[in-house]
Amino acid sequence: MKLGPDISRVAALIGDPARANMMSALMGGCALTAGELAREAGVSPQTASSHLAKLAQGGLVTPRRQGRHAYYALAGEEVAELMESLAGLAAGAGALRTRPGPREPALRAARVCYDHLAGGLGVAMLDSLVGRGLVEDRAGSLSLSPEGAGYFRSFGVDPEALARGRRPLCRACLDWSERRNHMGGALGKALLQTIYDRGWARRLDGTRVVAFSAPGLAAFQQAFPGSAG
Amino acid sequence: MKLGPDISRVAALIGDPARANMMSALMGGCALTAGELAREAGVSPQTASSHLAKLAQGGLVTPRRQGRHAYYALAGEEVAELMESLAGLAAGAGALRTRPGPREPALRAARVCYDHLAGGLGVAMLDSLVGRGLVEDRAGSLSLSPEGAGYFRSFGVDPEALARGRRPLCRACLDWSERRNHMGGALGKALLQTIYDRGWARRLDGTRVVAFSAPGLAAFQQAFPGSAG
DNA sequence: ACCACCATTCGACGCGGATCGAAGCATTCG
DNA sequence: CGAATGCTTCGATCCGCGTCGAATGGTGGT
Repeated sequence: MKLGPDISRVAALIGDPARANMMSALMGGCALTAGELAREAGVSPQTASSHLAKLAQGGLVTPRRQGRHAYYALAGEEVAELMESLAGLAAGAGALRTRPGPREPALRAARVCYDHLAGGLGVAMLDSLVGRGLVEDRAGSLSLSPEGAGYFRSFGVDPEALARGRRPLCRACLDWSERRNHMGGALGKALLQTIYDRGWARRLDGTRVVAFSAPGLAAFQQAFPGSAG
Repeated sequence: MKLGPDISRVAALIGDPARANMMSALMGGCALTAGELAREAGVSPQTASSHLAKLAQGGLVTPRRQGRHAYYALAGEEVAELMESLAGLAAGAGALRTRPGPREPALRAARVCYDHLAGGLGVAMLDSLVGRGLVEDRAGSLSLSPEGAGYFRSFGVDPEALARGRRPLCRACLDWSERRNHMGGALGKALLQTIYDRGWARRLDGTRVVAFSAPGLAAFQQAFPGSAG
């Protein structure tokens, strides 16, 4: 099979542990400097620079110079989805880290997946929306129900405006820790933003952990009641 | 970011050219023997055996012994989707093969993507279905419309029966040659099967090319008329 | 029972690439 | 203008792993 695009180039880019760690760090959604990524990956700045150049040339990250800093971010949502798919397959293959870190439980509970909510609370939110008929899950492909449009508007999100964008409104994203779907897409991003705006939760600096306050968690569970609530 | 599953292991598996070629060959959907995969990848049988053992241990392929042959197949649909995502990113990054082979045009026109139709005719089919309101494309997430259920039943496919399965009914799959969506999932598989059954097209041995006969192509274009038809 | 064929294991070779030290450039601040 | 900081380039080193030759195990055919 010498036809088609060269898959192995892209895969080999993510195949190096240092580069994979950088990409995972960028899954937080915001751009990071080359130095930060070097520390994140546990390599020297020179090595990191070499890696980042390759990732940029491969179209996986986009560089942006700002003064004497070089910021790098994921090239797009497709790259983030690819990373999440890889994580799902890796988790399924039992390739979990041998030594789960101390923040692992918090990460499983609620984390950010590029720009939307993932982890236990992420799938619980989607479960609640589907259970109440606000989002339709037709065998894995998500769509907004007519009732859902009104609900989200009252929640402070305008689905019509989001749907006008070029980005898919809602998209099923396989959660590597829960092995079930959570919601991505423009709507998923807007919902996480609302959670931040209302002060229910905040990002822990330097991690992908989304930390809910006690009243924030209560409000979340009331807003998205489910079988577990 | 030392948390979460080890992404790099899985990516590194596909990162080797020989292994990537084997995986691409398996994207044809049917299981192949170790020897066939060795020829496909252009390596010796010993090397192929080593690669296949690693792929199997990584959960990307599943081995099956039959007599003195060892058959290997993709481990599941998720693996196939991951491969297609990689191909899409690779094509976007301009990582197309330097020397497009002689069968490349045929492959771009119509090929099999794991078990459903891809290529120019694949996206044309989805375009036609969406244009006639039989399938709804809500910003990238596909779902069957009420009218579509009746249509497919008259076409010889039972959507209700398919929906009872565990597999998603229809799923948008980014086409690497067209850079647009075609339809996968259980419905996509059933439609391709129908195309085979009606004698409109057949698989070329040893390739992913779906070759339409002249009358078959005419029937296809009549069944799925679009803006181009 | 013997041979043919296919797949796998073992061992050795060699290449590619990840890594870091040192130097070079650009930018910002005093 | 000089010093400090952050990123990148160059050169050298070294480890990992892909590769194949030879040998072993297992199955099917004669």
